[in-house]
Amino acid sequence: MSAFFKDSNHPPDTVRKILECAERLFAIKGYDAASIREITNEAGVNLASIHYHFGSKEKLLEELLKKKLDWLNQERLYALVELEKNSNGEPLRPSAILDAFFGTLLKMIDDEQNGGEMFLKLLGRSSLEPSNLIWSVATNQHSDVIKRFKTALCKSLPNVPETEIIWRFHFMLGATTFAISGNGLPALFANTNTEMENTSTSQKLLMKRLMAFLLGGLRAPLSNI
Amino acid sequence: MSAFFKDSNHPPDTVRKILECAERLFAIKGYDAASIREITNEAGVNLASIHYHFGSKEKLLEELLKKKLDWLNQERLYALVELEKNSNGEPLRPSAILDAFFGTLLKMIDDEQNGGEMFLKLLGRSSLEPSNLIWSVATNQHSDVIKRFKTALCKSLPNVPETEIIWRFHFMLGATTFAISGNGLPALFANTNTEMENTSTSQKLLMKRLMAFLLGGLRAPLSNI
DNA sequence: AATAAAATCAAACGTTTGTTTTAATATTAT
DNA sequence: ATAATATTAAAACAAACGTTTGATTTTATT
Repeated sequence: MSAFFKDSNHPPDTVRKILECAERLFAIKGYDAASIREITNEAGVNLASIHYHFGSKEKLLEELLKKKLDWLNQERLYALVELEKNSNGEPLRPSAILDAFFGTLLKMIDDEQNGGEMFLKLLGRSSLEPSNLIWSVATNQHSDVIKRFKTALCKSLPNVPETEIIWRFHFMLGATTFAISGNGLPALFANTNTEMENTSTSQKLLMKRLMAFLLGGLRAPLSNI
Repeated sequence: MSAFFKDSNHPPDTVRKILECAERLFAIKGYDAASIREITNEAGVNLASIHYHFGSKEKLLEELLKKKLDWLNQERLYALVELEKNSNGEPLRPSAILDAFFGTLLKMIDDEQNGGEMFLKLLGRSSLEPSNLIWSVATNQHSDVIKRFKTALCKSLPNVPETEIIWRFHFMLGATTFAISGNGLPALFANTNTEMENTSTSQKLLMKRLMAFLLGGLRAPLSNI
């Protein structure tokens, strides 16, 4: 249309718009309930463009997750490597490891431009969905990152058996998922004098609260089995 | 058919079979992906019977959740009241309160006859689903039970602000949900020497592990905000 | 400017979905 | 025995779904 962009090598706008809207609608309505008609309508692109660019609806979700998870786990790994650089081989503090793993995740909330909050909601929802797409992506593409964090935690807590650490890792993932996309909070705040904080103004607060909780759970005394 | 049951006042078998299969299929495949044709086929009943007895697919899910949540929260309340009876007005130990709330839930895994494990999976899945049916049921029908546990926790931890307790309650719900229906565990156990325990043989283990974690998180030192 | 490749479009495809209807049969209660 | 309730089979419903097609437009290459 306009001659100004004639010679600019613009990236395919359609793909970007599809990814943005799909992320938001998958997060809000769930994978099944978000139809490709709704996605393409909101994106202002043709119905067939999803299949043209991604092959199928499921491939779209997969590419969406893979792209963001790649970025996230790269950030996580970078944070961990930075910690280990400055530690002279000493075991890291558990709180530092949790910060590198879960803090890096939570920071994405602020990345509004990249739809950070929507991605976190989508991540949480997908974690419990049957297709188990997230974990297959995580296992296939990011097992090394997870393994490095596992190893770091084991070194950091030499008195805790590896099996126990894995389980607590799992529990921490659950708590974090709810912290991000939990809908249960209003039910808990009902019948309470204290008001629920505005989520947009309390991200730092949420981070502190969650970190304290995770650390307490991770370092809890072992039950005498 | 058989004359043996002619005079026995059996409850409508159809309803029971529908509820059983719906619970299992909703838990395994998710609400959207489990069609009423599949449900009625597996139950061996007529396609129209769901609408005859429940009115709609969504009403079926609602009734399913309400029925089990009613039972669960009644058990929880009973456990809490028993604790308070034997406490002479003293604040309860946090671990006892957690046991009444989360332990009562986890015990349902063993209730194979009532499809306990399937219900827990369904509960977990529904907690993060957009329709938010669970929380509307919880808020409308069981807000008093939640409030009593909240109050008990506040009395038990007088140094912790109520808002903080609510958030930690929320985190504990997340950890428990993942403990029940988390699919992320295999990804965590990958690349590990230690084997993943058989879930059916380790329910007691899971309970101890989760309780230790929850208690550690709940009693974690407050971050200096 | 001509040609080839890539992207976008409107339209339709075949399925599946939840739901309703019909009518006949079986079961239970009055 | 009569009436009300449950269950069945079969069919059809409109709506929504993911997907495919073939023509058309846009972009890139020669």
